[in-house]
Amino acid sequence: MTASAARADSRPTPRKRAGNGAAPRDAADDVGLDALAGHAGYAVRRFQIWIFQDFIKTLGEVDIRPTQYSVLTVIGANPGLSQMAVAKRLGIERARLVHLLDSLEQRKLVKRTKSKEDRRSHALHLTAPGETALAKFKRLAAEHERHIEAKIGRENRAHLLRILAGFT
Amino acid sequence: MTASAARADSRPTPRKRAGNGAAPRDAADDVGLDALAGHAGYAVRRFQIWIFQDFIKTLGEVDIRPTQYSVLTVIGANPGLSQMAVAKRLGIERARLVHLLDSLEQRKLVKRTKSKEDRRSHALHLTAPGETALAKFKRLAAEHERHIEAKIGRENRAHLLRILAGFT
DNA sequence: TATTGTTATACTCTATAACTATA
DNA sequence: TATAGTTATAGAGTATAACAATA
Repeated sequence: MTASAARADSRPTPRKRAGNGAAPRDAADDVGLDALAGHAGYAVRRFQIWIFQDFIKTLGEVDIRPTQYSVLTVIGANPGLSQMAVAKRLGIERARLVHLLDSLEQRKLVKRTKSKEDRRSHALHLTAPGETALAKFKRLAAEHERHIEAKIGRENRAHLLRILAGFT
Repeated sequence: MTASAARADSRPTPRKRAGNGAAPRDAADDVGLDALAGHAGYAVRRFQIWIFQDFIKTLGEVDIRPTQYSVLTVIGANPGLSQMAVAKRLGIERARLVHLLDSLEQRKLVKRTKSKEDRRSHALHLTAPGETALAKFKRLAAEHERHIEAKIGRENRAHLLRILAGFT
């Protein structure tokens, strides 16, 4: 792909039967992406969908989804964090985090304790079973990460992490 | 970041006041990501969210969202395509594409015409105003792409496209 | 029987607004 | 007044299932 593929180009790239007002073209035809092929956002979105699907499948046996994993990991690494702090760090709406924590608390992985310093806020901690479970989740997540390496290559994955380090 | 950061590591990395059962830690503290920092999926997700927000903002004046743009671009480049073919090519559920096309058809950007070859399917085409509008959308999308270059660097963006070419 | 487009339902996620209890 | 947590609602987006028309 050339750099010019990323440019806006008002010329479409019609293919077979282009302009035939009545004939449908089915999936057996090769369907061109035109300008879309030059958009980083399109590739990133498709990649992200693939990653989430693999993560959900790989951690399916423990029923943990990407956002739940991120919340547990951050609480595990920063015991006593408030809900606002977790929400801000991970870019989750605080209203949504309430429901995420309700679910994790019902599963006895996390506990909310009233803060004595600021009685508006909750200090978040993993339970003992939560610590054990998170260790297993991390092993499965590492397995998922190896799937990514298998898909795009070890070097490319490492380079990707460097390129996107500013977004974490 | 070292390669080992991507490994599952059952040891959390507690920081200030770790283990203090009652003290909340607020956003002013530095909140560590632990294993999350080594997960490509986390960085890709945060990046993808940034990209979508910039795209929606940059194309806000024309009220076009990423999925709508992708549908218009593919129809423009492949006139006469069926709904199933568009859905498969872009990874959109066919049930969802129905609503997307309803909206684009109401805005007179796209038209559905009955196919004579297979009367179950619709052949999709841009209208004349749709062609004109898409040209403008592509100019704005190219501007959005320059925002990405400004954010991660020209070379990194190009490399990213090469790494993820298989997902388009 | 299978496929295309459609309708409908449910669940997830995002974005707000408003309420309460605290500060 | 402002903030933390909560509740509620609305709009996207995703995942299914079922149906009519057509193949």
